[in-house]
Amino acid sequence: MEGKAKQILIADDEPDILEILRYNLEKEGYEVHTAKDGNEAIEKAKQLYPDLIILDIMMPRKNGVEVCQILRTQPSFKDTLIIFLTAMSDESSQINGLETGADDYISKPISPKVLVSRVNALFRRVTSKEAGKTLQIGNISIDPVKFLVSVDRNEVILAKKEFELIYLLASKPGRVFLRNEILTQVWGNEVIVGDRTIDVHVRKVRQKLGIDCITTVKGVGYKFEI
Amino acid sequence: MEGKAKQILIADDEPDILEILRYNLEKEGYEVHTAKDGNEAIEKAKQLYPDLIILDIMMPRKNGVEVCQILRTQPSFKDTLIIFLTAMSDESSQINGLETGADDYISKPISPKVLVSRVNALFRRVTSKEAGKTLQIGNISIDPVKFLVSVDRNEVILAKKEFELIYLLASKPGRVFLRNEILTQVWGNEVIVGDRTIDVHVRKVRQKLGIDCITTVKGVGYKFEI
DNA sequence: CAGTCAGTTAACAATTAGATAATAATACAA
DNA sequence: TTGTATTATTATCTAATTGTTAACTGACTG
Repeated sequence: MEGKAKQILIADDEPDILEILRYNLEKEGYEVHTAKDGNEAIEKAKQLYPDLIILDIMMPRKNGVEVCQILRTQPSFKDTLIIFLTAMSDESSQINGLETGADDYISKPISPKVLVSRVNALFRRVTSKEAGKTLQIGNISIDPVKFLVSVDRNEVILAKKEFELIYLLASKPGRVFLRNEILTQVWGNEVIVGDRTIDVHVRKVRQKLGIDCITTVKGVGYKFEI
Repeated sequence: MEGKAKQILIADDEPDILEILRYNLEKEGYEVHTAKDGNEAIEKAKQLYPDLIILDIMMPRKNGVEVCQILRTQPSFKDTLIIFLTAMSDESSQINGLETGADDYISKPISPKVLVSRVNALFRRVTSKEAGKTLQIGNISIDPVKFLVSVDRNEVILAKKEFELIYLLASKPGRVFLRNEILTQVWGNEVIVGDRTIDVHVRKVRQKLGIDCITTVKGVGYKFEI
């Protein structure tokens, strides 16, 4: 159905909290990873690139706000969701949190229900935003709403499949998409097409765009790369 | 589907049980091998290096616990998943089993549903932690998502087999991989290739990376080491 | 000093993707 | 609906890369 389970990284120094969160989020189908202090959180974040990071404000070895600030300086974490967890429910810390770049804020004591629904809501908000978002990578912009690709402001007209292909690849620049993956994402699960079909489409896109932004990884697949 | 099917080795002296397990696990997409006693289990394990071994406790020619202990003494099987299968559902044997180094424990009579979900859960637990994460060892980083190896920030382009080889070795730095093991992990256990094939690939990787991070252990295998 | 084992190299075989053209499917306008 | 243009797929051939083998070499071991 819809891809893989979302990855959530939780950082808190209290093992009990960690376990409660893990239990409730795994029950919802999320994949949960944990860290027990700020430094570990940063380390694991860089390994996993989770979809959501839940940070306790009060933690040893870098508090939540610091972790958030550090991560946000890196472009890879610009769009990662971050939720703060805190015992302080006063206004000031809340504002502080959001200004630091967090996307939401949950105060302790945590109600599992609240937690889960906030997390779900956040993902809903983003994925609906994400789908149909104009991608901008270097001098290439890909607008799925207008169905338009531009290279250096010059509009290029692509056919449907060509567009879907480049949009998929460009949605995660650098990441290699296996031929199989491309097939199921662009062509659909049931459809069976010949081996050369992908190549031909890749070729057309390359030709039309004029620049080489699709890299072949022999025996594996293709990736978008400027 | 992604990558190769997980290999499961089942050892039980009752052919009926063997067949029930095989049927249900193959339906789930696993590749199933069987053994009918302890010695055969050990033998096949060393041939196949399966991802999971399901051992009946009560077996002729070495029982499950013995097999587990023997395998666990070898570094190659340190991280192999092992599930015990037993008719004794009493606490003591359960604890005993887990202390011997098993990862889970299923008691007879076996419900296919329980079996499958336990097996799936076990794999989820491990692969989610393990799979697809960027390895960072010293100045070398190996990113299987981008299919990219960097040495001191310089990207090195490796062919598929070369990449799989270095990724395997680097997944457990310092640990020696037997030639046999490398063959089954990288080439798959049906494929038969000549003796020099591994060497040639090792050589290419060494050459391309420029630094010497693959150490030869004569008469045994190779290990990743900076 | 023979025997084993891995390193090296080059040749070859096999796999894989690029190119191109032809055909099929689809969309769309008259 | 029919005809035309566009898009999608397939087939075939070719180029390139990747993988494997074989033969030789050198190092180390007992």
